[in-house]
Parts: sequence; structure tokens; C-alpha cells
Amino acid sequence: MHPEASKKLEVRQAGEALSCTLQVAVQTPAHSALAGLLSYGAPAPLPPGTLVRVPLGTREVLGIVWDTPPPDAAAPAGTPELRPIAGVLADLAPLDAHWRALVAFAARYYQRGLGEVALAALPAQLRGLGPAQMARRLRRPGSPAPGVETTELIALSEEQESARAQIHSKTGPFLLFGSTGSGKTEVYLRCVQDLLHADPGAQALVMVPEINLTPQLQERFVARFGAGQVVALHSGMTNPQRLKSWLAAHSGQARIVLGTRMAVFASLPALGLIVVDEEHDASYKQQEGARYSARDLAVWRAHACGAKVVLGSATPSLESWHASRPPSADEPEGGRYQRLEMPSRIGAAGSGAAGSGAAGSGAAGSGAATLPRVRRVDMGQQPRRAVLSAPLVAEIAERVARGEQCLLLLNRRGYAPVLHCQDCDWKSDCPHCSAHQVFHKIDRSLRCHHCGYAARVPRACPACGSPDIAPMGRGTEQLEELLAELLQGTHRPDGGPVRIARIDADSTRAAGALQSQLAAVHAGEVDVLVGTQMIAKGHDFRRIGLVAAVQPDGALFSSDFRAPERLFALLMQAAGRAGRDAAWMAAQGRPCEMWVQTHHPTHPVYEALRRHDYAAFAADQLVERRQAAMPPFAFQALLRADARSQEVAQAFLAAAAQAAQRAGLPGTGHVQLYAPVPLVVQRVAGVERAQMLLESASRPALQHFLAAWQPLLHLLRAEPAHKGLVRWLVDVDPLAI
DNA sequence: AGCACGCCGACT
DNA sequence: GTCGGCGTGCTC
Repeated sequence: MHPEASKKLEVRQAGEALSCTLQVAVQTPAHSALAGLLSYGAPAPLPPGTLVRVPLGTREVLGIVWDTPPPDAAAPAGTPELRPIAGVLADLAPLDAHWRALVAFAARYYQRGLGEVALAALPAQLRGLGPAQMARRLRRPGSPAPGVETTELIALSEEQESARAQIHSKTGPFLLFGSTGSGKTEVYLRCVQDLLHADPGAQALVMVPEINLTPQLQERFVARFGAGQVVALHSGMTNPQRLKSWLAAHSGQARIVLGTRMAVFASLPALGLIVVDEEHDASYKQQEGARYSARDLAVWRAHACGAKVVLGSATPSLESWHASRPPSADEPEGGRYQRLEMPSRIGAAGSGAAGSGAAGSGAAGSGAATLPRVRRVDMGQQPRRAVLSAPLVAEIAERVARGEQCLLLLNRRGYAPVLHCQDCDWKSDCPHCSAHQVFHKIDRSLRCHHCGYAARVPRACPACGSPDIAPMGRGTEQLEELLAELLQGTHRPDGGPVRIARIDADSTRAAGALQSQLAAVHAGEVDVLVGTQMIAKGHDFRRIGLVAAVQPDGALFSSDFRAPERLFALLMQAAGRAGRDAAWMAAQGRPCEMWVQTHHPTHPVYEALRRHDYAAFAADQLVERRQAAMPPFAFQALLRADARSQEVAQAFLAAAAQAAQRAGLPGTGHVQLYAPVPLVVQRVAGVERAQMLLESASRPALQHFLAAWQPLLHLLRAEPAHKGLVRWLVDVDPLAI
């Protein structure tokens, strides 16, 4: 057809039959003034939640019909002619009111556009599909999924059974405080089972912090409930896979959705239970776009739709710990959450009998007996520049010689964090960032871990020509090399040489690399495993007798007030990798151990770690937080500005503060604004970054303030004074400041 | 954010 | 003479 003719036809149809107006959410630009819903014409009304294709400028985009506002509030002035919608994805059930409420809340709370959040919550492929393609997609549904319940039921320990029973009989939210190896996953499985037993049509959402952890979890759920019932939803999947899972959840066909933080936005029309495993993990906080906390949204979502929510952790966030405080004399109500404790470690996972909790519950001491003994090595007593202390090396050698595996934790990738010239003090600074380029010996490269800039390692100092350039500090690559040297004389029980492996972001870049490396560890093909925090998380290693933190002190004196909390969680989690198989450990005739090399052996973090006493650690931290009026006793937000120069970035923040003051925003009296400061890494990829902290004792006050501030910030950005500004953003409940 | 329109330099 | 640089402005 001739293009002119088709255009006329469209206009004529529009003029004739657009009897009703639809409010549609579309993916409007994050920081344009066009943040609200857009109005379109349609020949007939469509229910809210319906997916439609609509014209936007010159292109056609996916939109969601939103609830029509009351007629008086509608009718944007000066738009007499509405453009008609281009199509309806009629074969897809509308997104339900619960889902829309969740999206609307998230957009409001995290200060982003409704359409932006709504469309980002849908699988990307849905955006490209027209009505016809959609229909084709739906015509071939996934496998019919018979509910094969492979019910080989394991006996629960007393503690597990008690947790299960409470989750069953109370409303929650629940904080399942269970030490590593206490069998939290089995409790999740039973809770899902209980839910499906009570209502075969119900759905459950189970979240984990990292993609790496989904395969093993999926395996256990599939084994219990059958493949057709379980789908995964995470960013490691291809677009078609994600669409398939999403549709299965949306249609109600999938009973159980396993996923990472993005899964909190899955369409689950029959949602009855949400599990957030390792709820303290920072990965639940999205760090771009709408900076939501999937854990916090999970709690909100569960409450809004009448589902139960279980947050699980051995080292809960102080927020959740505080929210689950038991009733006291001062506070007969206690916190909003119900705390469930599982202090005892179960012997071999998969045979729940071993730890059947004869010991009195609540007596943490008896449970801790099977957790690794913690030993601190005072590095002040060791030779000046020792990386590995002599006693630790001896211990590793001895354990390897007896056929045990050891795990060494060092939170630094590469060979050395910086290359240094001994003559002129030159350092391998990244030309685009205020950070060092890291020395990677393997491929003789200097790489910036912030912007990715890579260069060849120079033979001589680029500044003065001196050949005396040397790596400074240590990373995992160097530790691997050093261990190979130190363990040269050591042999395995079969007489073979010691096998050392390294797992970090560099060694696992290739697809499937992590899985195959982990498989090698499980198969016993590795004696000493070196890695970053990547290896501390959730992997069910069976034959680890020793875990060592090589250089954990850095986090002790960090300016970040959450650093001790994170360090404690990491070390507890790492300790939990040791001695997971009680029977095997017993056969070794030697207790498993966690070693910490430190210059501050008496630091409270390590003291608490030694006693495996999260509760005492948390109590200490909470006293400090309360005195300093910090979260969870205060609520925070950040306004961040990125600009060509630090001055422009800070000037924008200062102007924003001033504009707020002048306008007398609601909540002003209850919100404190701090001075703009550069970020710790001030410049990344040539962009200068600054931020301003906002704090309030009242969450609603902070919310009102931010909501009223938003339009002022848009206006401000347009002013010529802030020309060099690249972007600005608001981070509500930031994890790091 | 896309994607237009718009107004000035080096090529077939 | 055109192709294309990215500055500015709009999208119901």
C-alpha cells in the first residue's frame, strides 16, 4: 500500500471511533518531565493491566493500560486530539491489581517514573512482540507439567520442624535466623510444600542473591516438586528463556519461581509465599535505574497481597534483626517481624537425622560445637611483609597431606593492586579514573576494575625510564603463585603434587567456567582453593577442613558504617564452608577450623566471630547505630550528581539543597541535608561524581520531601549554570555512603 | 532515552 | 553538489 494512503486511513479511523480515553504506562525517559501516564484513544475501553502497543513520537512501543484516574483529574490541558493505540495484546491476561500496586509503590518509593519501572519489570522480549507474534508465542505453551511430587520426605530436626510449624500457623513476616548448615533450604522446601498442599493452585517465589546459586537450588526444588512446576528467572538467562518463564508464572502454570532480585517483579497471580534467602546480601539492592531493594519490596508485596514472607540468614541485616526483636519490658509488642531461630548445624545435608537437636534449643553453645573453631593469627608477631604466616602454611600443608581441602579467601583480584616505580614513585594510575590499574600477571596487563581500561605492562617506568618497577600489595593471582612455591615439598596422600585452583571474576569470565571449576572442587580434583568472596557464598563443599581469611583487616576501619556488618557476614559465611559433612569431618579425627590473619586480633568483630555469636555482634552494632542515629534508627537517601568536573557536580547538589530550602518542601524540618562530597572513587571513566546525604528519623517525612523535590531537580538541571552535568539520581535506602 | 530536524565541513 | 558531524527539542 502507498504510505500516504495508509496514513490517511489511520487518521480517519481515529477521528471516527475513539470513544474512550486510556491511561497508558510507557517506558518514558527516566529524567524527562514526561514521567506520568500518557493518554491514548481507543474504540472501546480495556481493563487495567492490558498490554497494548502505542505510538510514541515516531516509534511504536509497548504500554500497559493503567487504572483510569477520576475524571476531574484527567484531561491534560491543550491536547484536543489523542493518538489512537496501535494494537492490543489480547491473548495475554491483564496484569493484576496486586502487580500494578507493587510497581506503583516501587516507582513512588524509589523516585522513578511509573512507566519506567513497569516496563523494566516485564521481560525484554515482550517489548518487541506485536499482537500477532504474541498470539503465536502463546499458542505453543510449555510442557503441560504434571505435578510429580517426588515425596521422599526427610525427617526434620526439632528446630526445623518448629520453624516450619510457626510459619504455617502465624502470619509473619518471618526472619529465619539459622546458622550455616542448619538446613534453612529444607525449611523453605517444606513451607512451599505446605502452601501447595493447602492450595494446589498457589504460587511461591523463592529468591537468592546471585545467579550462581540458582542451579543448585533449582535442582532441589525440581527433585521435590517436578520440573514442570518450577521456573527460574534471572539475568543470566536468554531473552526467550526469560519470556517463557515469565509467561509460565503469569499464566499461573508455574507453581514455583526461583530467581534473583529481578524476580520480585514477576507476575504471580496466585502468590502465597515469598522466600528471601541470604536476606542480608547486598545483591538484593539494584544499583542502577530504579535502585530498589528486592528484599524490602518482597516484604511490601507479601503484605499487600496477603502472602507470607520468610527472610532467611545466618547473619541477618541489622535492619531485619532489629525489626524482629522479641517483646521486652519496654516494648511488649516487639518488632514487626517474627524471629525464628535454628542455631544447630545439621550433619550431612540430605540426611537430616544427624543433628536431630537433642540439645536444648536456644543454647547456642551446643550448636556451635560443630561449627569450625576460629583461630586468629596476630600478624604483628609475623615477619614484616609476610602474606601467609608460617603457622597457616604449616597447617595447610598438614591438612593437604592428609587429603583435606583448604579454602583461602582474599578479596583482591589480579596479581597486585598497583604497579610502582621505586625510583620516582610512579604508580599505575588509570588515566580515566581516580583509581589504580591492577596488575594482572597472567596476560601481562594493567587493568582498571572501574572502567575496564586495559594496557600492556611497561618494561620500564613510563615516567622516569627506570627498570625498577614492581608490583605492590597482593591479589589472588599472586597468592596462587606463592602457595605453589610454599607447598612444593608437600604431597597428597597418594603421593601426587598439591593441586591449587583459583576462582574469581577473572577465572570465571567464560560461560560455564564457574560451574566446571566448582565441579572440579567437588570431585576432589583440587586441594587448595584460592578466591575472592565469590567462593564464600552458599556452595556446598563437602571436604573442606580449613578456611582462611588472608587479609580481612581492610574492612575494619572503613569509612562505611556498614563495613563491619559486611565483614562479619562474609567471614561467618566463609567459616560455614568448612566441615559441612559431619561424618567425614569426624573420620578425619581433627576439627575443622577458620583462620583469620589480622593485625587486630582482639577486635570485637573477630571476638564475635570466634564465638560464632551473631546476636552479641548485632547487639553491639545496634547500640552504636542508635547512638549515632543511623539506620535502622534513621532513614537515608542520596542525591548523586555526575558531571564533567567535580565543581559542577557539587554545585548542582548545593543548588538542589538551596532550592529545597527556598521552596520550603514538606518534611524540611525533619530532613537533614549534609554537605556535598565527592564519592570515594571520585572519577570513573572520565566522569566526576559527587553526592549529598539526606537523613531523617521519619520515613514518611523523607518520602514527602523527595517527592516534592523531584520536579525542582528537573527544572534545575535545565538551567545553564549546570550545563556540564551528565546525570543526577536519587538512591533511597542506599547501602553504601 | 530514541529519534527527528537542522545547519556547517570533506568526499564521490 | 551530497554524506554526516552532533546540538537542540519533542514524544499523549
